[in-house]
Amino acid sequence: MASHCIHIPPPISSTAVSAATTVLNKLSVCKTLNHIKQLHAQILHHRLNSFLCNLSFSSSSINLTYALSLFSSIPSPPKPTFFNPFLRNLSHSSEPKATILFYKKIRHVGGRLDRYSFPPILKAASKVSAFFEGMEIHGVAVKIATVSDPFVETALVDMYGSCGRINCARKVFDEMSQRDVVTWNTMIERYCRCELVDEAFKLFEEMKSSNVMPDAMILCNIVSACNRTGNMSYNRAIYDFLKGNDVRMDTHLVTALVTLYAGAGCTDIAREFYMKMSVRDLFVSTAMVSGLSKAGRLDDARVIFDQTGNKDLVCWTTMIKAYAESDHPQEGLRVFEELCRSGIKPDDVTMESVISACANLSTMDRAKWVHLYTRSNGFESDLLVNNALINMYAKCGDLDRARDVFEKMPMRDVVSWSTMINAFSMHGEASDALITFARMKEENMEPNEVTFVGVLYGCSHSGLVEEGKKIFASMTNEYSLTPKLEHYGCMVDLFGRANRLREALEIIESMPMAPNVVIWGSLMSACRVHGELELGEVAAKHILELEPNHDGALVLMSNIYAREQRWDDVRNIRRVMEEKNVFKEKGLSRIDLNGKSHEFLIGDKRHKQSDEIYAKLEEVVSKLNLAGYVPHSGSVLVDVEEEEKKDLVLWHSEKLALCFGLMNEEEEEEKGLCDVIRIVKNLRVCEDCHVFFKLVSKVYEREIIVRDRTRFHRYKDGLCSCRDYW
DNA sequence: ATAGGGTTAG
Repeated sequence: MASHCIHIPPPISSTAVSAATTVLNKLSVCKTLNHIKQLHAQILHHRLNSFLCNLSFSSSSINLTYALSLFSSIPSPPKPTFFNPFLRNLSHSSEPKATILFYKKIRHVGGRLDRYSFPPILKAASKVSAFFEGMEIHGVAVKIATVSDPFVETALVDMYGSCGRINCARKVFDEMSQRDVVTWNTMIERYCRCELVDEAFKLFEEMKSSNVMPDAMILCNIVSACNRTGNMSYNRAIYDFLKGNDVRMDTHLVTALVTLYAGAGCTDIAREFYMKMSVRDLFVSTAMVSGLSKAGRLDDARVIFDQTGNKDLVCWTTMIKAYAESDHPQEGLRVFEELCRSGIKPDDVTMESVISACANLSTMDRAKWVHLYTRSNGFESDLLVNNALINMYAKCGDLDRARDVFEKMPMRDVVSWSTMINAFSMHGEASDALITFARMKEENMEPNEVTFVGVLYGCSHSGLVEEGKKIFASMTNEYSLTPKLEHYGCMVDLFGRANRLREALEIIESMPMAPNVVIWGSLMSACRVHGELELGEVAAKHILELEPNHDGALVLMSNIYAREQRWDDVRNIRRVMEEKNVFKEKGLSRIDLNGKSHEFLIGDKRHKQSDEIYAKLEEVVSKLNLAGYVPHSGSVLVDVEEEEKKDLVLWHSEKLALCFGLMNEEEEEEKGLCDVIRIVKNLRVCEDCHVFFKLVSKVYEREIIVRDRTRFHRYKDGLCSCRDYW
């Protein structure tokens, strides 16, 4: 409205002009100076009034200065009816703080405020969280005796709540003589905003008892608070309430409900609410897509997505993210291509999901492609994008590129640091992880819970027990963070891997929360590695109590027995697994060559170069035998003949992938493409393959990077980056 | 003749 450089007074309304004309006509009959002064005051009043009326939405600082000077020039301060609408407009403007300035000016010139003045002033104080000014205004309101007004009191509740003084808010609320739906909502909303969902729900119940009917907005506040905090304890009650009462729903409430129930896995209830909307709102549809994806119903989500017309960027990104985070990164990239064709420009959140898809795909070709894309589309300094790139390169096994992105970032946040630390940890570079952690401290970047997971993970995977213990203790001592389940998990892992099983068990026993399947799994895995059969069984039994069909527990139990050659027990477990239809996930290894992926299962003969691959395997084995390699059959679970076992071990999928990689090395070398051999495996690398890969890296002078289920192994000159500790 | 809640999807 107003120019930034030259101030043009706003147009005077026609009523104000005629009023001013009337006043001016009176000028000729003025006899005394006092008469003229009075007249002047009236003119100013009219000028101010028309000015304030026209100022509706404009509140530039120049206008405010002008309004304030007009105010000062009026001998007798104007009545509240003059400035109350202006206060309201100011409080709704982008400069709510100006309302308080204006309020101070009114007080300064001795202007009278009434009960209509306070709600806007308090709203402004609420918006800028001005606690001390809010208290002062409260005091003035008491003096002017307007506090028993429900409008003023509701505004006070809102103001105190917004300033984080929830108890002050509650005090005003409790002392109110009458409360309507807006009052209840204000208090409930304030509880929700500070994540006190239990308090909010208590009030919701109280409200019903006092015969005030909750409306859609109140429910929406509670439901979205449940969504934000992950509090599922009211899901049932909310559903029952909506079934038993006729609440007029709007798209806001339905969106929140769909998010709540689909996110909790109750997709039928989510669909029920979704179907209630006759008009398909983009928010509701997107919530449905997101919720179904989170509940693992990706195909259902896709159906909704395809049915949604006029999709916006958020909707597209939701679908891409869903695929990226599940096992379908390829499909995510296809949706991204479709998005690009639709002419909508992706933003940083979209790119974050696309990069995450590439990370899960783990092919360097794709990784380089998406990096190039972000660079040529103006994302080179973007925080979100760069953080995602660090993670992607780390997951693709290229720690150097991950580090390069990190070092070149113009700004880093706690996520950048945590991601980089975690990248080092994944690659077994615990010393780099610790150096980075120390550097973070030097640069005054405050670590969070996620940072500590990364650091502790690094310690546990490199056997730095004492260091890990110190860092774990520093969480509470130095950083006043409360260790969560994941941190205890890292500690169990740390002690377990280091064969300090008693201490691992002590951690579990001292945890303030119930250990979950992952914690027991970590202990059990350590027991298997260190041959602690008895404790392993204890851990496995705990797991099977929590998840009777837990394949990992059954497999690890059979592993424990296999190691002890207790084949009867192995067969028993196998039988249970077959009965319950639980099967161990099959080992699958992938290698990329010239932009094509090649996958191998154990003993796989499906590849068209299969014969060459097995011939290469024989050649490699004979060369390794000269270097002292003896197949280690302990990694085989079932009771088979010794000779057969050796074959099974030799046919592990990663060995086939490796031979395929070696076979094609000459061809690649000619083209100058000779790079490290990169293999991605879905399970952990077995002991035999680990020795095998180390020797190949030496005998064939090749660097090999294997990503397994939990970490990276970088084989070079006969050694592995994990230092045989994994 | 002026006043109080304003949320929902990546």
